[in-house]
Amino acid sequence: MAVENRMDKIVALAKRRGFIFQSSEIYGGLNGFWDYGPLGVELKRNVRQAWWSDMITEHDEITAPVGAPTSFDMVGVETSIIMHPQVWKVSGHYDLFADKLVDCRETKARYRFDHLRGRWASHGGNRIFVATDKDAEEGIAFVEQRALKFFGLKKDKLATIEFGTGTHGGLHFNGPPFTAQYTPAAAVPGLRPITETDSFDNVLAPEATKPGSLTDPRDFNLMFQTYTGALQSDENKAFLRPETAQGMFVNFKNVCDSSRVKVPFGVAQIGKSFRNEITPRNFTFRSREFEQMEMEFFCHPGQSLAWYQYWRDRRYSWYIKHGISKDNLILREHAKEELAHYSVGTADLEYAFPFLDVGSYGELEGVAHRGDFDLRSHSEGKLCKQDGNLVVELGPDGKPKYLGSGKDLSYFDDESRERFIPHVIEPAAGCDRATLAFLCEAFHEDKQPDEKGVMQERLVLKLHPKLAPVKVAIFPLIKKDGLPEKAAAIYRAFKQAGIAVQYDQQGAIGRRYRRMDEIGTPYCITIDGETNTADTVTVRDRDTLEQIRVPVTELIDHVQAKLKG
RNA sequence: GCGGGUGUAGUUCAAUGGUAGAAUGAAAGCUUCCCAAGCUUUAGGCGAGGGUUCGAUUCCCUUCACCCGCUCCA
Repeated sequence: MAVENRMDKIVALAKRRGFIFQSSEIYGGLNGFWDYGPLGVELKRNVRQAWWSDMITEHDEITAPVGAPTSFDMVGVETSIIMHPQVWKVSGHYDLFADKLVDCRETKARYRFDHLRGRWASHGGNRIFVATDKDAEEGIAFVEQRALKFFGLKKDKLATIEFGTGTHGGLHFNGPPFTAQYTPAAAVPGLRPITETDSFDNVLAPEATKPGSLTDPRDFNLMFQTYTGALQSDENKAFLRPETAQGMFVNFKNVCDSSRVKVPFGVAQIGKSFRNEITPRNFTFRSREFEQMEMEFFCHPGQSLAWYQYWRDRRYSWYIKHGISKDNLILREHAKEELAHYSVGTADLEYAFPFLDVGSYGELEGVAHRGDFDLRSHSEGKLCKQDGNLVVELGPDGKPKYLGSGKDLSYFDDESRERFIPHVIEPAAGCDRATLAFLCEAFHEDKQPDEKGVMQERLVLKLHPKLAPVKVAIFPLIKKDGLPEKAAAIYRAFKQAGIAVQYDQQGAIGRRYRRMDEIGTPYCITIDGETNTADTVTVRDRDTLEQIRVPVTELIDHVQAKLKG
């Protein structure tokens, strides 16, 4: 059976030509990890480079770019992958990523273990524990309704069901609680933690029709753990960062104090992050080790909405500028319910990856308005929302659950004589996802005539010249008449000019063109008989197949101009 | 994590309880003045582990990986 699927073809090409390999492939691979091969590493470096120069190198801090409220400063950092564990407690990742979860085999629902409670119910010799993840009154009503349904009774027969009450009603299992080793759910009047069951065999999960569908509670810590120092104890437990953003937040003061930036300004970083994803899937799209390109933009709260809109639109344009078709990229504003608790607005930039259904999109980048959540958290401690305001989250003892640094992370504006905590706009892009999107977008199959005029299938990567791993290929048309020597000299000249170039004299010329098409090389230069007489070469365009003659003396300037586009 | 499917050369595919084939790609040579041409030569494979068997790539079990669906994706 031939490969029909477009994504499979892209994966095969990526492997065949050395873009992307499975990690540790000779040992059978490792789920969620990928390696970039000789061409892939160049492609990805070019993606990074395109982002970094757009953000930092080519940024003009004197002039306001089109669409921007004002001019602004931009700087970069590179922060460590392992940070102080308190960073993750305060940021919320520790709590969010460390839950014990229970899966329902029947309904496929997943519950936070410490949210599951319920009551024992008995009728006609049948005894089950009816579980719910709802609170108090709502939970009790839910449990009663579920029990009626399970026993096949009408509403007026509720009294015929015997419910467990209090701590240890007659219905309660008296042996050691099955799940004693786990933190029980918080006590709720009238409902018992699920820990007080003998086993999950007689637990009726919410929405399930039969008891015993729940799995054992399992750790779902999405942060990779390690230890600092040789001693593996809880005190020196550390985490691989699940995002690069915190590196910018905790260095906010350092950057302010050392680099003369003034609000508004952005701090950018490219680096690896790690998430122990439950289901890595879809080639490199969801990996456990991945690279982020993130920028934290600090601005005055009063201007934050304008900056949010500016960055959202600018980041959209970046993808378009580098070859993503408008048909395949959407900018999706999150609905209010979807927003993280601290966010005023978030937009996703999503790409129509070939592995998704038509009309579905996968996230390339999130542009989030984060308010002052991050700087305040790292100053005051972990925050939570209460009556619409962010307040320090308290633990059971009434003290702050996780302490912040206590450092003042506010900003003093010398011009307006105003002190404030800047608001943050965060465009957070996935470098591997962008690389994959560019690869998918570039992938084309077309028909081109061979030397006999017969149409042949051609695979071509129509990569933007800036992203193409190889910019130019040099071919002597034949292996004699001094053509290889002339070609080698031109090859060396391109090397010296710092242009990624390849030399190939192997096989028929058509084959060499196709080889370059497959890896996305935009220009092929062929040295032929006329080079000897007129000192000109042909430059062949990957997309149009057109050839023009260019004098050797003007060759590098000609190509450089074309690469700039 | 659940259910289903698939693992044979770099890639795409065959066949087989008894020495694994092809196409294409790769390398070398000859030829060749512009889009996968021709000829010659070479290298290269049964995902891993265990079991059944005289003998396993083939049958069974486990495991790993990939694909599809669900779930998840702060």
